[in-house]
Amino acid sequence: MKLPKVYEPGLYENDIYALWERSEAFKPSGEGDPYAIVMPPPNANANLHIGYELTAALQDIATRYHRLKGDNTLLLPGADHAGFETQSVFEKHLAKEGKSRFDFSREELYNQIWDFVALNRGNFEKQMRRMGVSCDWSRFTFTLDDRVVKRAYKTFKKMWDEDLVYRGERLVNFCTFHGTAFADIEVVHKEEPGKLWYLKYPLTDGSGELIVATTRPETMFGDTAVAVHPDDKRYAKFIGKTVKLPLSKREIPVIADDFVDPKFGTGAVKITPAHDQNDYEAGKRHDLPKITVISTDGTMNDETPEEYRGLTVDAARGKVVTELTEQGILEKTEEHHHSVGHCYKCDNVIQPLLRDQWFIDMQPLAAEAIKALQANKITFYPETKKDQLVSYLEGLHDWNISRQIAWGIPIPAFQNVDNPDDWIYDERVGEELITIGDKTYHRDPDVFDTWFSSSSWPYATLGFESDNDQDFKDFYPLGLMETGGEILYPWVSRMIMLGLYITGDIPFKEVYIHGYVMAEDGSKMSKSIGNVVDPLPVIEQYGSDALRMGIISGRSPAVNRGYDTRRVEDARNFANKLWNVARFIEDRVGDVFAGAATAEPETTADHWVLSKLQHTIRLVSDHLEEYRFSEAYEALYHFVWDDFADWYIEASKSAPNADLLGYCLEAILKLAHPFAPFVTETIWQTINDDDTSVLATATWPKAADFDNKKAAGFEEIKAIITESRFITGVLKAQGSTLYYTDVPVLTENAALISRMARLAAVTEVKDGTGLYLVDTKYKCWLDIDAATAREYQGQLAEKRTAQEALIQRLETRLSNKGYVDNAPKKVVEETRQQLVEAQDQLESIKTEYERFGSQEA
RNA sequence: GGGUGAUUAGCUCAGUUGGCUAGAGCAUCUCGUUUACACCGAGAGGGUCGGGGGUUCGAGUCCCUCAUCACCCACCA
Repeated sequence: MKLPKVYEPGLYENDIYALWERSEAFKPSGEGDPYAIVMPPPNANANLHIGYELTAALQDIATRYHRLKGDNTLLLPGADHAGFETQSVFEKHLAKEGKSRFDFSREELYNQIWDFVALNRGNFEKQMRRMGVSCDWSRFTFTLDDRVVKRAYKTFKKMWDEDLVYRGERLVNFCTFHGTAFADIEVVHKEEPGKLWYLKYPLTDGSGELIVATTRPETMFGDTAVAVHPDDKRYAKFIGKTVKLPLSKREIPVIADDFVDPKFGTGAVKITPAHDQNDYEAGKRHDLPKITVISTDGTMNDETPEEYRGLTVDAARGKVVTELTEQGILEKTEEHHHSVGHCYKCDNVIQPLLRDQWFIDMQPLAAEAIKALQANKITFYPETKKDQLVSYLEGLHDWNISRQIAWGIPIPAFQNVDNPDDWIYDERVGEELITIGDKTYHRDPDVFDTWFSSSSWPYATLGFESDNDQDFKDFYPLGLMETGGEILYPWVSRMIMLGLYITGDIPFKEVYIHGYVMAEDGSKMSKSIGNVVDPLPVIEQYGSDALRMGIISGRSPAVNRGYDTRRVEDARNFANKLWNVARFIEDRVGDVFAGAATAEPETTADHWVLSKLQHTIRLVSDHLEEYRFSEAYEALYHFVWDDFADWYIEASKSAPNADLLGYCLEAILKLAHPFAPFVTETIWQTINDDDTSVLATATWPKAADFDNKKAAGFEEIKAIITESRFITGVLKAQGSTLYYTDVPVLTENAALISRMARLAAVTEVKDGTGLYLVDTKYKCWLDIDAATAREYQGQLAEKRTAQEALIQRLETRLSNKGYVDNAPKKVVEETRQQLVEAQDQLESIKTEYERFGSQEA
């Protein structure tokens, strides 16, 4: 097959992916150890962004490497219903049509979103194919698939039976725009300028007043106490008395609680148990009533005076301040920076509101997870993430899993219509009312937090406790969980906790946390700024392999870095290099040879290239075993480009070893396949007439035998060529002749040296004349006349100075008794050896320098 | 308020447990169309490793301190 000069990925990529699917290359088939990755499922409803390319690339490189190694390898794909995310997208869609979620029942909304997702779905599957992800599509799992839902119910039931899940009225983080509660971890805290208002609360008995400081005066309608520190002498006499709450007629007690910081504000704080977490806790301790004054839509409710009802929180605040000012109750106002919780989606201020919700008692789960982590049962890349996770788990609060949205898995719980405290577990969530005996129960209208069901992802996808649990037996615990740092807490931690709780084993053995792909200038990518990079046009322009290699190159785990077009270009060039290496070799060897080529080194260069290949195989393997993707890529890149293309191919033009060229090409294609799956497979198909042979399921290369001494001999030849190139370059003396004394290896490689150094001839002599080479241990001269060579003296002088400095350093080191006595013997020996070599070389340089010096005289 | 990470060439970053003259890619400069590739080849220049102190025979690497930046966590009214 005649290959075109330039690799054009667009001509081959789709066919290659189809070939892989046709040949079922991505089904687990290895006989080695199991190695499975379950992909963090992308949102079924969204297009994949450039960050997903990084995830996909890292997982796919690991997967393809293990598959080639012969492991029983599985990359399992999926998609996320992304409950709240998707519903808010759908609500925007409704808003465009002038509708809102309130126009529909929960069932109607659910069905509409289902259709909406079905319509927009499928895009990401195409995109993942374009990215070359080698996942087994037959195992594709959607987070609303029956087995996932069933799994969530089983987990909930187990927790229900074991009293890990409870229903209770708690202060929850509520978004009044979206009308749902969130878990603590979903709230975004922002440091903001605000105000601290000082309000006078008069004592009921007229004995004076207390001044309280608050950032939220509008909640004063819900105040049920004023608290001071028990040791605060200023207020000791007030404790036990009552104050009259301004703007309402209620009297509230003054209590003592040591959570109060006497140094903050006035040291007296109003207590609003229904709208502040601290106050809620204090209220519990002192058995205070909880008065809710803000409703779920974010307006003041009927507990407030008539003129406030229906006002938004902000408006109410303004009105309260105005009124208090008029009544002389506002003592003063201060600027005050504080942290305020926001909805991560709409940025509205989160209101702490009292709600009945389902909570999971996290203590026992976290304790087990901490134990497993501290026993190092899971390896983290980078390892600092482990400690971060442990300290997160140590401070974990109970988890609110109720969400007031339609798009999700309904909670299988029903409430007795006659007895609000009577809740039962039942999976008949399709029905709103059920009857058991003479009791009627009403379904909980809420759905699970998406993270609750996806915490079971590692074993739910493998069919744990289902009719077909072979995958679970084969692949659990998973090999690797590869994901971004933003879901270390909300997802990775919970998978570990629930994995241990449900299966008794860790869900995965390794966790790799990648950094984010930032915009080219290093800032965050965001749709509103418009600096988002779409992966597909990049793939169109440069090829899928180029984007893959470009995006992983130079990246370390958990380090954010900007997207860099130059790296992608460079990777595109590398793909083209592979292509042209193949073109050259196919030209020499013929089309069909895969598997037939054997490694029988003949020339010095042959031995050398095999030594380099062996080294590279080991390097790439070692790096990939430890997930050093960028380093592995770099090792491959340098071998292919610098060693193989620039030296070996050039050398082979003088003495081609067709078999060995073919052998090396095969090895290179295999080594490069995880990084550049498309171009390597495309080439592979051109060197195989057997169309059942697929590179994706080939075997990782093994090193061939070679002679170390001969391999080292080629390093001398390289040195001679490099120095000759340098000298002839500086002196513009191309076409010189190289003389050398009796050295067989130079005789063998004379043609090669002549060609690569662009010399007229390489001739053996008894005694040479001209410019003596100093970088090789062999005796070689370039036949450059004295006058021209004198120009080279400057270069020699620099070289001599550098060499003398080096020798100075080495001698100082060796004359240091501390060094010789303390450093490892091996290191000292190396230094001695180095000194000897440096001195020899200095002698050569000196002799050469002085020779031209004397000729000059 | 706590915690973590970062600071190395013009740019983006490597540098594994302290040990050869600190590396890579891109960018820059010079030369070159030699029959795989100009998405190419040959060569060159460029860093007192953020500042200061310490440990050590030896520090980019370990310790202390200062500075700057980034991120995460946290219920200061």
